[in-house]
Amino acid sequence: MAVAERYAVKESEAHWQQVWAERACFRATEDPERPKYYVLEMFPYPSGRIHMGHLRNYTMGDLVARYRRARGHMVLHPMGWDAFGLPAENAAIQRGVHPATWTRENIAAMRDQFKPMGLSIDWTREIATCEPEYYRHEQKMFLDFLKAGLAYRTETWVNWDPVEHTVLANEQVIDGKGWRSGAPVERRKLAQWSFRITRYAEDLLQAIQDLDRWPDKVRAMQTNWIGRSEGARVRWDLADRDDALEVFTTRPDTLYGASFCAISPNHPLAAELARDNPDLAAFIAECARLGTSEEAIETAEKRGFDTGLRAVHPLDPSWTVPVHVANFVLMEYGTGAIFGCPAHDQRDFDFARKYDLPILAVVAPRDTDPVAFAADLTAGTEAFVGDGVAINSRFLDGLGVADAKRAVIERLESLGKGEGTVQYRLRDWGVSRQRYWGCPIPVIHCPSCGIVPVPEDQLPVTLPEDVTFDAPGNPLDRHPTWAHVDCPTCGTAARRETDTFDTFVESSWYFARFCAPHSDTVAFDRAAVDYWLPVDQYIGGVEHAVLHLLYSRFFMRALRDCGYLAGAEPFAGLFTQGMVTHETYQAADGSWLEPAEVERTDDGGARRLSDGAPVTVGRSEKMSKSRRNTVDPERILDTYGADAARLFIVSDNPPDGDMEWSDAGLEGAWRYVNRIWRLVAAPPVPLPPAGTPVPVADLDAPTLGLYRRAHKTIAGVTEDLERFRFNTAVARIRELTNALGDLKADAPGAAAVARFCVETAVRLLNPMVPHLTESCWQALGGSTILAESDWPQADPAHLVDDTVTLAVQVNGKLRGNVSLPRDCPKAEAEAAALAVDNVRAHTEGKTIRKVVVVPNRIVNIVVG
RNA sequence: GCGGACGUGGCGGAACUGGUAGACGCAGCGGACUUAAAAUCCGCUUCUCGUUGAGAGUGGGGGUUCGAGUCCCUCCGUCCGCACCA
Repeated sequence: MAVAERYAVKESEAHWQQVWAERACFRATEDPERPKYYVLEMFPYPSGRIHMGHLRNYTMGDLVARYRRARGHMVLHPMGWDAFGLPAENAAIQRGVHPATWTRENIAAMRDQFKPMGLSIDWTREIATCEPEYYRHEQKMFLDFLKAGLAYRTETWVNWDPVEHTVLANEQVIDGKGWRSGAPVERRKLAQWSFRITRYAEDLLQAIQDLDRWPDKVRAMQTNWIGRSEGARVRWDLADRDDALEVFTTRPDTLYGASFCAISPNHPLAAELARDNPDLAAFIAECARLGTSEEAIETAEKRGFDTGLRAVHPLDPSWTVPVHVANFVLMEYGTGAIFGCPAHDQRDFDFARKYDLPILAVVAPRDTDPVAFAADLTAGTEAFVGDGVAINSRFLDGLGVADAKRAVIERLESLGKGEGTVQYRLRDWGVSRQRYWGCPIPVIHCPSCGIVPVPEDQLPVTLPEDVTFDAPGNPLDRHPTWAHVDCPTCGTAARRETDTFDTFVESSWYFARFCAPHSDTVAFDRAAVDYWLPVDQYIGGVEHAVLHLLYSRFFMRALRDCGYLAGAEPFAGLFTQGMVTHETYQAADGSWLEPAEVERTDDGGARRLSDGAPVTVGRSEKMSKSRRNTVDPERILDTYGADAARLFIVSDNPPDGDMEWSDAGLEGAWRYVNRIWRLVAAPPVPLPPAGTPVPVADLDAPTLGLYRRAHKTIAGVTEDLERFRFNTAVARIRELTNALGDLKADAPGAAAVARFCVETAVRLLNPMVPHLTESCWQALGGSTILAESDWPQADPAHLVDDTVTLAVQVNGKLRGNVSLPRDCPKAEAEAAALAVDNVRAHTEGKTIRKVVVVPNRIVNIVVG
């Protein structure tokens, strides 16, 4: 092969990356006259190594960014580092390296690994959340939240990891155990800083409806997480006591079916009663031991302890029910107390069976005999939770469930015994972490003034560098001087808050900071933020569907209400990409082998490269260190170059699904990269100079067909990219280049058409394989570079053909084809269809009952 | 249990609002080029029977329709999220 025909990947990719950098092609600038487009991938944690998930994530984002730039948008596509967090402290403990050093070195290493991908990122906007220039603004926000009542300190039950010596977020507790330590998590009551996310519960919920460019799946998950339920709070006076029990219910219509009340083992009343009742205290202790792991809940039976107290029915003072402490009542939801209506709630039913409590049906399905229904239900094992009409319910009898709810609430309100209310599952966000490597919470605890915010002119509160990790717990707590300060208000000796923020706080506003990352006086330059926000396309893993995305939505609202910015929704469009998976390999002794250690054999098996020992091929799973089925992106980029990797990533399967990484697939992409280059360097037809017009009128039918195919490809690819269908976009371009093989070189205008097709393919492929296509474009004699060029335009006149092929069916079965002028009259199509030989064979001797003609598509002849 | 997504060749996957199922790629088979190999190019590749052709076919069953992968009912199965949420 001639030298000119071989594509020099390394030289090409390095060259174009340098050209783009020199020309500052990807520097984001604001131009109010032009449409903007903000593309953002979820920023990475600087672990020090990029992985395949990064490669996939940033390839997709880059594709979108390059496409939008070509479409004439002012594009913002920045990169930063989610740089606080536990791994840095673990590295400090294990290897004695300071978290700051470890993090900064990792950032440098990962930046070096990202650069060869050829991403169209504005690197001048790079931020790292661990730097004081970044987190100082977060501290100011916190002070403003404090003033606005959006941040507060309270004693809450937390998940405490006894090994890590810190609080864990709910998502860090897996099956009741710490996600890193594996130690059973303890429930502890601690004074914690919390953000009042519940203030926006209704707004966060309602606004989900307008997030029409978010996946339905994520919208559903957020909706469920917020967990709105309408119902009533009902007060049950306690007999022989001065106080009352407040319960929450979604079924106030079943109040006349109540047979007990139950309170959580963590309910204050339970604690009070337990003081004089050792048996109850023992019961409560046992409930706590049972824990909250999934299988514990699954298998635990309903258990209760009768307190001996009686609660007075709110609608009938002569009616009392027993009050139990029950293991299935959660303190965290509602009021921590319920009334039990066994007939219409399965849990209450099970409980009533066990403790022999009455089961009285108060709702019956319409059109059933209430007496018989009630008898069946009482005798059976299942509660009735469906819709119906009230029975055995005095003034409610005959009302439907919805009407009965309204009527009861009205009665309760008039009696002062309760009121209609809305309950949310969502809880406030506890943000305190007993950790060093996080943003310091800027408050001071003063023995005489209490909690005193750090004055704004003293921000930022920076982390001390001289810390030790030789003992468990928070190094800030042990630091000899850092925490000891004078109270800003009264001047007496006081102590800094030593907790730091949950790292989800930094990621809740970084997207806004990217709009003007270097403004040091304010967190957000209003003009820049108003121009760029919201993010038009956010891309990341679905694992953040609830927490990060919900926290960010909360933060935008809180920042808006504190006067920082105007919008409420951070991400107008969201795309959740799937995981990267790979086959797993196990040696005979069960140990896992890396893909690089294994070779596939022709019979479909595999063997170890080192000694030829047989290897068991397991199913494809998410790449993980434990199964050793990871592939190192750095090596891929080094061997095949960025373009082949990028092409494989976007062409293999739909981007929202899991992608199976395979060497064969990558090599297929690599072959295509080289094929495209050959198309330019050694075209099937000598190409005329750039700008040679296509002599459309002179083209014969096949050549015109190819020319039109190129226009259709432009239209199709454009549509596919708009809809995130990268795989079909690539397939269309491959079809075009395949079709080029059928071009007759000596046909009139063939060379000009060939040039048009090659140019089109190159331009359409640019967002996927930017380096290769720049080289191609240059070789084709392009006067610009593609990174600064416009997206091709399809000519609508060439999107339709003059001649169309119609399928001909007889009784719905395909029997032939006919070629006809586009939009020809139905009668003509019918006649042509009936004339097809094979059609005649199937209609001969039969009566034609009906002929269906769908113009330009199909003719169906119905015979009988 | 609740909510969501989904089920198409050996594999990943195409198929616009019902209109020629299997685009494109991977793997496989055959051929060309080559002393040979690699690379490249061309052809075949859902299954069954076969010469043209025919029959079957989108998880199973049923329905609507001239026509169903697509719509409806029902059953089976897979994946994801939440879960004693009152």
